[in-house]
Formats: sequence, structure tokens, C-alpha cells
Amino acid sequence: MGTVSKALSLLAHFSCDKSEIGLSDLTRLSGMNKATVFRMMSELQQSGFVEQTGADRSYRLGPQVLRLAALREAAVPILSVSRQVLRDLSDEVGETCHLSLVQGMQLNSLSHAYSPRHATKVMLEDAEVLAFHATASGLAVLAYSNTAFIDAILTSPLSSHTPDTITQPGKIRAQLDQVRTCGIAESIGGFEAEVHSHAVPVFGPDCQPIGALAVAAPASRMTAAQKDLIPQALHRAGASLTHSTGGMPPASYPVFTKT
Amino acid sequence: MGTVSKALSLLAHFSCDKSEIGLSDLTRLSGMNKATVFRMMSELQQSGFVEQTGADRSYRLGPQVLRLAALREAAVPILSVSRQVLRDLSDEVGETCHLSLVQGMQLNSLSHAYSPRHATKVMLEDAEVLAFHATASGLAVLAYSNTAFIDAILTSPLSSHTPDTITQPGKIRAQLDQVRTCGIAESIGGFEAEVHSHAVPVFGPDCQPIGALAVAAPASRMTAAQKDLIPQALHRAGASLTHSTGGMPPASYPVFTKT
DNA sequence: CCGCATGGTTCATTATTTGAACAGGCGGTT
DNA sequence: AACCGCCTGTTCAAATAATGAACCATGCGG
Repeated sequence: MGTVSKALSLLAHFSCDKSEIGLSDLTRLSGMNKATVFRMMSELQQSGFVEQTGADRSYRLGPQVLRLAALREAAVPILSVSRQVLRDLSDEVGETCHLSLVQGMQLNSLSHAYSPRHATKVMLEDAEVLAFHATASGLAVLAYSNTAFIDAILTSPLSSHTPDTITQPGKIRAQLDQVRTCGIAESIGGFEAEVHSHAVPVFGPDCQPIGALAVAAPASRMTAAQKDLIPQALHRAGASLTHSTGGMPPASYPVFTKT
Repeated sequence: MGTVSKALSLLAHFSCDKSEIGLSDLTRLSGMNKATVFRMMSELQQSGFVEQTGADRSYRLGPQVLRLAALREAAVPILSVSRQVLRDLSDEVGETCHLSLVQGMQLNSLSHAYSPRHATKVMLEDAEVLAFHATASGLAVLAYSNTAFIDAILTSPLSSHTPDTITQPGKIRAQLDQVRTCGIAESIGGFEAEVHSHAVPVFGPDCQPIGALAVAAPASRMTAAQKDLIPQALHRAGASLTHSTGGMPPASYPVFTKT
């Protein structure tokens, strides 16, 4: 593993609940020598990717990532285009909606819209990492991914997030087949207990999924009417988002019909 | 210069009007050997910071920067907090408003609000790099920066963006003194011809400026009423933004009074 | 067909990275 | 006051990775 990759892997340790990390913690998390971590973080800091903060001099992500994200959005405006789609969908179905993007072997939930209709709602952390096998979003993406990607995901460790998480590759493959028949993935309590989620893939110009659009609701609120409304609204919103960002679904993606 | 810094410096070549760059172009821009650029870009790609696109395999910024920006915003929500402040200010003054953040020796305009009041408006590029000496935003930041930073900026090459750009350090220092008396910077045609800009600094928790909030308008629309309204509205909005993000102005920052 | 550009690759040489051991500061405990 | 355990930060001989000149394959325009 090259020096650049090692340095960048340090940035992967930051998360929503770990926004500031000290030198010794980074040393433990990364398994690298403290002097090595120190030197790499110093270079990342000089380049603006991290900055030191507080009396204990811990590190956090720096302002340069905002600039690069703005440039990325200028080129591929997936987040800004999705914002209105998420708001409209959330208003229509009255539940939490979110967009997740595939980033390597990871699925990151990057944009959310919350409905004011209920005080109790499913909340997601910023840049939350979702498990492919345990979430509707992940299953939606996998169902339309190439075989090599599916194999890679299903041969990596599949952790149990709740007692309801399906972790056997055979059963997951059967779930993927089910997604392919109707174009929507569904997960009940697979990632978060008592959360019922639906998701559709969002496709790029190469007909490969770049992410997923999902509705997440407390299972107790899934009435027959909601079970009818959510798939239809989600399918339309997903198609709209794919289209708005210059993507196109594969020929095998089903045109939605009422269940 | 370390290997990590060199690799990250490749990312600095991306801009709004250069969102995709080929291997040979990056080699020319960076002055590094093509094999070195190739290896570094490959590592950046494996880490999700860039991706290759199109038939010519050129590079563009990758999805990982979206995730890091989301995490940075979760920790320091400067862009999301500023969004409403910019919208309100833009509605009030009827002109383009934008927030720029200091990133090392650079000032990047990262968030904008446009007013629908006029068809003709000042447009900014995404993540546009502003010149400290030639912009109201830059002057607002410099006026409250430490002496070493001011010296560093004024001893670096100061380019002439328009015939009206002031490039003599002595004159710029006089401008900074003027900003310090009233807490607002003003620039007429210094960066963009016929654009009249006002800006106030936005302060961090350490009373140092982290960026600037600006109003940019065509000079022809600067009526006496606007010349009265804009400084007042801008001063309030800047104070609000500083406060909302946990910052505080230095004791020397003037409490605004009507001119 | 040729010249020139592109993206991509190789491997002997060179430069950089590495990490064990160390330093100083701070807070808590005795 | 002294000591301990942790933190951030530093050094430099040894080890490892990076480097770049030269090369390859492909595509395009004249």
C-alpha cells in the first residue's frame, strides 16, 4: 500500500460520532507508528485536509474538503439535484427520505429530508455508512450491480446489525432476485430495529447504480395506504433523479406497476 | 515536499472551468513526471478522491470528497448555517450574496444566494478562488488577520484583474486601515469590472477571521438608498453568522453605526 | 503512411519514509 | 512533592517506496 493511500486512509477514520481524533487515537485506529501518523497528518494539514483544534490539539477534517466537494458538485451535481427530489418525496410520503452514494466498497448516506408530519422520525447521522446487505439502499444497489461487485460484497464479513439482519449470502441473493422483479428493495429492521425501509437504485450514465434513494419509517406507521403509496412515489422520484443527473436505468429495470 | 503533499497538490489543479483533466495535462500543470502523476492519481482513485471518466479516461474529483465535506459540515456547519443567512440577506438587498472561506493562502467562494429581483446579476463560479487584495471579501479578511498573514499575502505576487485593481502594498494597507474604522470592506471593479462589492469578515471562536460575507452588485444599481441599506444589512448578517457558528469578533471590531 | 499526441508500463537508481527511542507537559494519585 | 500514565511531538540510522527516462500501444489528423 502506497504512502498516499496510507495517508488518505487516516481520513477514513473520521465519522459523525468521531469528528475529532487525537494523535494517539489515530495511531491505535490505523495501526501505524505514531511518528508516521504525525508526519502524514502534518502533510494533510498543510494541504488543508485536516486542521488541529482545541487545547488537546486533536485533528478534524479541514476546509479544503468543502472546496473540493463544491467542485465535485459543480461537475456532478448529485446532491444539489437530489435536494428538491428528497424534499418533494418526503412531503408526499410524510417520512424520512435519504440518498446514499456508492463510494468504493462503501455506501454513504449523504443527503436527507425529514418530514415535519410526525414528531417521531427516523434520523440518520451525517455521512452514515450503510451496510449493503442489511439495508434497503444497499440491496437496491446490489441488485443492479455487476457480478464481481456483488461477489466482493457477499464474500466480505457480513455483520449482524439487529437480530433481524440477514447475513447468509444465499438468502441475500434471493432478496436481490426479489428486488429485480419489482425494482424496489425493502428491509424491515435489518439495520435499525423497528425501521421499515424502501429503496430504489439511482443509475449513472453507464446504467450502473451510483446510489439509492430510500424512504425510512417506523414500522408501526406502515399502514396499508403507506405500503401502497411509498413504492409508487419512490419509483417516480428515483426515475426523476436518475434522469435529472443524466443517468439511465438498464433495460432490465422494471417499469413500475401497481402491486 | 513529501509524497502525500505532492499527491494532494494534484487535486488543487481542479477548478470550475477545469473539472476534468487528462494525465498529460496534469503532467504539464504539475511539472511532475507522467509515471509519478499516474501512480499518484491511481492511489487517489483507489481512495475515492478522483475517478476516471469518458472515453479519454480523464480525471475528475471523486465521491469521497462529498463524504468528507458532509463530515466536516457536521462538525463545523459553516455552509449549512450560512445558507439561510445568505438567502435572507439576498432577499433584503436584492443582489448576489456569497460566503468565502479562508483556506491556507487562498480565499474560496463556496456558498452563494442569488436574488430573483433583477435579470442581470453578478454570478460566481463554484469554489471560485478570490484574490485577497482585489476583492472586498479579501480586504475584509485581511483587515482583521494577524500581521504575519497580511505580510505573507502582500509580499506574494499581486495580479491586476482589472484596470482598477490596486496592487501597491502601501495603498492596500491604507485600504485595510479604512476597513478597520468601519468594519466593512468595499471594492469597485477591483476583481470584476463594473461590480461594486461590500464585505464583512466572519470570525471564528479565536476572534480570527475564517472568511467573509459579501454583497456583489452591478455598479450601475448602487443608488444612494442601496449604499445605505447594504452596509447595515451586511453588518447584521455578518454578526449573525459569526454568532451562529460559535465565533466572536475581536474587541477592535466596530459596532456598526449609520454612516 | 507518418508524425504526434494520448494513456499506460518498467525497473535500476535515488529519495523518502519508517519507527524505536526519546523529550516535555499535564492531570491524577499517593 | 513525587511519581505514574497518558498525551503531543521529535530524531536519525536503517529500510522501503518513489522516481523518471525510456519504452509500448493506440488513436487521430494530415
